[in-house]
Amino acid sequence: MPFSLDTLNPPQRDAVTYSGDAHCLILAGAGSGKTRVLTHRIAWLIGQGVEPSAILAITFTNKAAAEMRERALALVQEHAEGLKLSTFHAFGARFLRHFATYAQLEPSFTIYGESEQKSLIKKVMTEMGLIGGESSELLESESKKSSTVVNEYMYTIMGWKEAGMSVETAHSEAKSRESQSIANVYEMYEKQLLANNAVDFAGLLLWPLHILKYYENVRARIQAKYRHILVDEFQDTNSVQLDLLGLLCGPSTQLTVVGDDDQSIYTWRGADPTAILEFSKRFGACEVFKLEQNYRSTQPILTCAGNLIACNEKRAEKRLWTSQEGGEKVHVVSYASDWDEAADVISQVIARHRNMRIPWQNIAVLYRKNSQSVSFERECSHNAVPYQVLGGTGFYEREEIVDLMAYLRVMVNPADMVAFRRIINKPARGIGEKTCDKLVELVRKKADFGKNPAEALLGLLADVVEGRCKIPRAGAKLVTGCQQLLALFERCEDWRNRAPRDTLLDILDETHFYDHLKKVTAKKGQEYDDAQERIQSLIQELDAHQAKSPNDLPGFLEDMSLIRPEADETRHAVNLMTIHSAKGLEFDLVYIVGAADGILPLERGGTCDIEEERRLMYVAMTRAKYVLTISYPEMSHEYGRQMVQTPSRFLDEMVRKGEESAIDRTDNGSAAQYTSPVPKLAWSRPQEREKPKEERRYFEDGGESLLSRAKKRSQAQNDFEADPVYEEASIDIRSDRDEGNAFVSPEVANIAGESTVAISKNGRPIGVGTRVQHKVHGRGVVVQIEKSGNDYKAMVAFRKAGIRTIIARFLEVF
DNA sequence: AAATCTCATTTTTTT
DNA sequence: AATGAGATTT
Repeated sequence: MPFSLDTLNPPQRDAVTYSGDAHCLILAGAGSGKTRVLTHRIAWLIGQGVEPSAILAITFTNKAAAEMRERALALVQEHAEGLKLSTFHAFGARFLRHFATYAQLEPSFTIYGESEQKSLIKKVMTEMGLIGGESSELLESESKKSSTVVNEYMYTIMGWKEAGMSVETAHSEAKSRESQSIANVYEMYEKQLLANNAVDFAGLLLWPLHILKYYENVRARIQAKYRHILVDEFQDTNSVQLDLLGLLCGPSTQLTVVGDDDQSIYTWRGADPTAILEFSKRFGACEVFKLEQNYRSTQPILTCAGNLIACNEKRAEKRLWTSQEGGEKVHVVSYASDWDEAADVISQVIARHRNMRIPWQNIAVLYRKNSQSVSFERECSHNAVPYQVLGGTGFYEREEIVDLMAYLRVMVNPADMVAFRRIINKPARGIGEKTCDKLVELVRKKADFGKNPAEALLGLLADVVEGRCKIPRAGAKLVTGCQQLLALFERCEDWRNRAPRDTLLDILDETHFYDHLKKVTAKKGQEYDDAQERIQSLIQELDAHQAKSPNDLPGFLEDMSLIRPEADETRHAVNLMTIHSAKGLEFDLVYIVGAADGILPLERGGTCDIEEERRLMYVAMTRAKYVLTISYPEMSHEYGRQMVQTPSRFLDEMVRKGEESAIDRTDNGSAAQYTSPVPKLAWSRPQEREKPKEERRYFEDGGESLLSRAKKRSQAQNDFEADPVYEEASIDIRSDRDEGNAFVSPEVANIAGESTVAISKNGRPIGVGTRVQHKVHGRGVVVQIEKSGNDYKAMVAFRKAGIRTIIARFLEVF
């Protein structure tokens, strides 16, 4: 056996080596080593002679899949050929590419995300006369905005699909006039999806389910293929996924599922926290293994988290324990406002990073909703703290990126009229809504006539160019526009055999995209350079994919729709994310912010699933290894309005009555006198860090202290193993400690407070530690700033060019 | 069809 | 506060 079972505790070992005929159900508390158990079980199975290709492991996120692959690979070395590891959705996509014809799809189908779904549903509703026209009863009677109605319809339909409801069932169960109308839209929407050769997220699960259900040959093949299916985060599997799992399992397939009902945070997506407890009802006999020893968090953190989750009624009773003793108390801090909260949390982050040498990437700020991130982002950038925001609206929702992706999608899937509508008039080709409808209608006609989608599209464009079709008010502009598109498609015809980046470059060139971009950004008052840079990043993404899988544009598009940018722990940056996206991760330091009633637990429209919110809080708390800080503002800004907040009820629940020993409260609220920006911490001052006793007590971590690990890490950084930019930044920040100041260097403090600020080319403040970009020298970090006449001179350490002095307004902040 | 202006809304969480 | 959809004008 190439790996050892000695590193496992007895229950873990039992679960890993279970060899009976029943299924294997592992109830694994937070931090109890479930990933370790899963990877070891995979390795163990392979060691027992199971073919890797007969193993399918399903995780909740792509990142978890990647991590699992890496760790399993380390255990089994080269014996992993053919091992399948993916999310439900990625599995569905791959399955569907393979069996596309069973769903009347081409293997080149497009995956629609939320925005594409929305525009398709909107289109359908317009065509059905539900919105847009004068006779739209919906709007008249209810006096609603059409966008609101579209949203309502969309969310209902998605909800139905997520619950596995077919069009037929939707029709038969529709009672009210409205749900009948929605069912009609649902039916049309499904037809349109097929016509576009597209599948939405729900479809990635529903189609495979359908195929497995009705085609026995496929089912037999698949069931024979997978002898072992392992499912991670089982508590978050929804009913469609359970059905799918049921069909993937043949009579001789063994299931291994791992989960924790206390960490179920996706009931809003159809998951049922009790499903894991009723596993055997559905899948038959199972052997149950319980992992209750926590290896992650200190005692106070576990105590508080345990007290909190014990308030839930619907749960299997269990208690996590740890052999670790001691540990810093859980901090509970109040602030006068959310802005104060952000400022102080970030200054604490800086202090901890400096004094405890905690690497940035081991620190996380967790919040309930994405909109809470802004104040923390601002504080980070003002204080030169490297950070990354996970989730939220990001890169792939930027207009120019979506547009370019739409071009690529039309190449791959010419039937995708949602993408076609997006690109047809970008850049402006004199084609408006009406003309566009007409064009799409004509393409469809050709397609119905038996032409393949590519022929239909190109044929139509040719018809327009040669005046062979009648389009009302067709002007010369339209003809030139279609000519241009035609030329582009011909030029890119060979996309299958080329690097996707070259296809993209052709698109950029042929459409004069940068000219268009210049106009658009100028109109909207956005930075043209930023947009340009984002396109460069897209090209980099294409190159990265090319290295993994050459000339695979469809694969790239699939990855882009399925994979969200996830936490990159190799980046030396503080992590800002929602609690949901923190699932499965761990950090040395965790700050849970905005712990006010109404935000966490979140309440909307007077409703609130308190047990789910409590589980969410539990998940957040158990992410922390060493220090957990929970804070709330007494007032917060929402939609520009100020809202008075009250502390979260969870703060009381996590402390047993008469027992306050696990927490440490600090009041920085409006009533409190402002004393010190940082609550008294044992090691907040450098001198005090010299007490070895205290240090050891808090840093003990399986023989290797956090401190020594941190030292090693910063050693590694000095060797330029990682991004040198961050390294330079942190060296610099450390150096100003000698100036006797607490946490913020004078220059940076100046930026935060005063109006005399060095301003970059893109209008952002520059301080010591700011990461900047220069046209000639590339990226670097500001190490010093001084005034020179009306300008500021910045000394910048560039990655390649070394230290140079540059006038601040020629630098860009990135 | 394109440009400009006004006003209303906003997601809670993710594949 | 910021963004986007609708109405209005050119």
